[in-house]
Amino acid sequence: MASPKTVTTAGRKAPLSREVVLAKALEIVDAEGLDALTMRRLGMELGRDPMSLYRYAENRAALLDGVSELVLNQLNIHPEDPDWKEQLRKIAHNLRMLALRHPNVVPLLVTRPLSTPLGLRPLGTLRPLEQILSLLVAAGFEPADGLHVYRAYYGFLYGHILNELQEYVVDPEENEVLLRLGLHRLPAKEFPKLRALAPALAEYDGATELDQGLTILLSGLEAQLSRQAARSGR
Amino acid sequence: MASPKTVTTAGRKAPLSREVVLAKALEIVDAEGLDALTMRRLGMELGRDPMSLYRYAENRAALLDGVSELVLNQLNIHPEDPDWKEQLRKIAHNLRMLALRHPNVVPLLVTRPLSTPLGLRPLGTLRPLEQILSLLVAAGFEPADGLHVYRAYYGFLYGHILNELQEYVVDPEENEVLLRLGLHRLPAKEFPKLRALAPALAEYDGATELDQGLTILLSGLEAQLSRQAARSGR
DNA sequence: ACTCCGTATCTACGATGTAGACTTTACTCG
DNA sequence: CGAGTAAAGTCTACATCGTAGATACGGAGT
Repeated sequence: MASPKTVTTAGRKAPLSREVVLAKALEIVDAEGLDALTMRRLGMELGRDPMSLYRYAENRAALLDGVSELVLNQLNIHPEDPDWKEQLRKIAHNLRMLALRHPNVVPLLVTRPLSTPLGLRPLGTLRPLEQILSLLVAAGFEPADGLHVYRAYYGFLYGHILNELQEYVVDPEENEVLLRLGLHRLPAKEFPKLRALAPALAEYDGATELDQGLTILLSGLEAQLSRQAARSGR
Repeated sequence: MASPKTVTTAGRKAPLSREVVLAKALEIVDAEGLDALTMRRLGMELGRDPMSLYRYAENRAALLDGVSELVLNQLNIHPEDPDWKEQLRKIAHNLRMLALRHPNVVPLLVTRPLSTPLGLRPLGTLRPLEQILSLLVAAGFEPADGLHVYRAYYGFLYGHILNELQEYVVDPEENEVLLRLGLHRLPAKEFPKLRALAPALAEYDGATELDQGLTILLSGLEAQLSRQAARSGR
């Protein structure tokens, strides 16, 4: 397992690998946003010619997919958890935390699949779907019902994350709420309600908001499905 | 109202305006996607120098914001509807239809707000928020509660739309389900559940799925809030 | 007739993704 | 030990993009 590659004197030319490349890419995106991640920049950061990157990602789009994958791989799911609702809750909070830790990656997570058909996506991004299906089937759902639950759940979860990130703050230093959110720019006659809500907007507690939504949704789904199951046989 | 500008012989130099520019931009995006919308292309399409566009949008980002706005303006909301749940349902279906009609714009709707603080967004994109808040307050909610309802509702709605668009089909001509979704590429051992669900995935009925989710969410929200109201006085 | 100003155009620059030819490196086999 | 090979890395070059800045145009007001 010890790689005798790092020979040339003092790690002068450490060997580079897909993992290293993607990790550095994520680092750049986290620090400076998606636009900062150019091939030239990434090459420089790694001390290599930009063109060398094409050994590890077919093109820039593939590189971005790799970054998505890298983040989603940090989400771990336990498909054997007997308490499916609790497991879904944990997954939701974990994903939320991931999103908060890598906000600049979220547009990728949300946007890339829109231009890539299901079957052609990076496997890492499909794994959560497969695992959640497993979880639900193990919990006794018909596969097709599991799919419906998954959709409602994952849709809500992504929606929440987008919502929460969207409300993020302009200038945390500013202590006048209206200003902190930039709301002072809005014409007061057209947006009375929004402006009045400045304080409420400022103290958004994403975790509990997510949790309450999940409670509603999950128990609702459970009820709906047991009703269906009772009606159609068994 | 009759503009005497269209003088030079036969509409040779029709006057150009923000509306015309944005409409053509949307047309390009709808037909060929976001990447096809370059300043040069849009200029060409309008028979004008690309640089003239900068009179009507400060830069490309602002142009994209304009396109978002143009689409969202087509969503009309009736804040005085006495039946708030029914109104929210209508809005949801309208937005869904808009998204299906302009799928290439959806990434904009979802992504641009992430990099623009609330107060600095194009007013057109904030109007739905204001109007839905109005609707909820008119229906008897405390403003702060209305905000919570809005968040859960809009989050779910956006999530659903993303979900639905993501599942769209590779090649509708192909009549083998596995192939139509590109699922044949997935390793069978790692993704058994997903592959088995190919038929179910293929006959996704977005409208009813959205509707069922809304039913659950809205009645859940209503229940939760009336409980809260009862507890905290009156 | 002359100025002025909103509008449109022209030219030019720096940055980006990436194709294609070339060079370097590390390792294998006779 | 030396020739050969395949992979990894580099160099050069190009088309395309957003847009800054200078310039031209054309009708309204004096």
